[in-house]
Amino acid sequence: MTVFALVDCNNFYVSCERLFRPELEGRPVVVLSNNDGCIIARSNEAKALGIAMGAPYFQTSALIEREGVEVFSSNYALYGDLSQRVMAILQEMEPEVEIYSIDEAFLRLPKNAAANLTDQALALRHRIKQNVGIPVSIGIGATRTLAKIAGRIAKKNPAHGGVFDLTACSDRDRLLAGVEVGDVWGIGRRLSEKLNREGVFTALDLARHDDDWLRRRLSVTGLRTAMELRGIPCIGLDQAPAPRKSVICSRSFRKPVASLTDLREAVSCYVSTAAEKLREEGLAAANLHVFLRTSPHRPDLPQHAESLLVGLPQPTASTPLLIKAALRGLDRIYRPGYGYQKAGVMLTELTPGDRIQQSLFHRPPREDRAVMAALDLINRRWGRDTLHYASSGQTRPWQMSRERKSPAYTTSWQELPKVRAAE
DNA sequence: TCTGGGGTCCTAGGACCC
DNA sequence: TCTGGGGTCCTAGGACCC
Repeated sequence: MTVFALVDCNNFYVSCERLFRPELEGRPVVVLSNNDGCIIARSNEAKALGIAMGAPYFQTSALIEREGVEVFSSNYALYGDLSQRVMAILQEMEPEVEIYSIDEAFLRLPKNAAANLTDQALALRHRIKQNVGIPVSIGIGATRTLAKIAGRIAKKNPAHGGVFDLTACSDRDRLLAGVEVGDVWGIGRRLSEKLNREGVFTALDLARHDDDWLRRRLSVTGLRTAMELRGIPCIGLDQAPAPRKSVICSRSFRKPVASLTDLREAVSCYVSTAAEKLREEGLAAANLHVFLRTSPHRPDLPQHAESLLVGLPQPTASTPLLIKAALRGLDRIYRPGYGYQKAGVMLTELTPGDRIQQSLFHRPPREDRAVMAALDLINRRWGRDTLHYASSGQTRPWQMSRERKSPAYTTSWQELPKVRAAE
């Protein structure tokens, strides 16, 4: 028999920042989203001050100032690198690992009479803390959904030492009765409102509803969730994730952008990033969607949001071909007289780049793979954007702000932390 | 008055996750 | 003044096929 474990890095982005600023231990810290827009990670001390997840920074800045909360712009180079180090330890210690997100992984563990899963998890936790320095919580359950709940319990109650094993628990129903239905993995805000209206308030209420009702109201995904709560695994471990189906690159602008020239620069930039990711994974895209929108938070201003699908004559991962397609699309959806807040591109219909279906009717566009390979090599070696297409612009006044970003301590020679011995 | 059955594909919209 | 980004899955409805 096997069980699932969820390994979850505590307040991950904050923990990453603290690793190189240990004096921030015990102090309130938050990390902001791109463009310094929202709060997306909070230390326990910041949570205790009542700072909400996803709260707009500008609405919270008075409180943050008053309480002396330390603020960081997001630094994905740092978080990505530390994430890889945590995941590497898991993969080294455990045979069955699914990396679920930047700060979470599921494991499958054999459960037999001899195994003390709690001790095993505590050892894993200790090793991660020692070798990388990131604190994690580990929840163990018969299904992934139950492991998630166990992980919450491990995190919320320090008495457990960061590990909670729900399979060793005799009163599972009592625990499930203490979990709000909206805190169940797979039940979001909309569904929990709907369920509350139907008299379903806890994880236990959901688990006990009959299958027909669940299927009708919540579709198969909701039924699966309920079954998982009953201890019947419906979601396995996915160690080799399916190839991706899309690549998106979009950003909010520093301030509203009205000019087509600026939008064309921004879209060229986003296409370059997306195309690079495509090549990194050996893929090519047959479709490109380009979109732009004004700020939905400003209904007092004129609104315009539109997206357009541009089909490519044949799948490609060539930056210039994709830029051309995107700008053609952008020119069609752009309307003057609006202050746009965001634009982006999405690449879909992805196929392996070395097996491209040719078109019977179009001459294949000239596509210089060697140039793309050289471009990627140079940008990997000397930093992204060292070499870029002129259509992406030079000064980029629209580029997002990240005013409080910490150094890329672990991924840039120029930004290595400096250590001085006391005299 | 009475208008079939079975299937596929595509898209938009809604929901979720981190 | 200032509100993130990237991804997946499911369903309903329309268009089309024979």
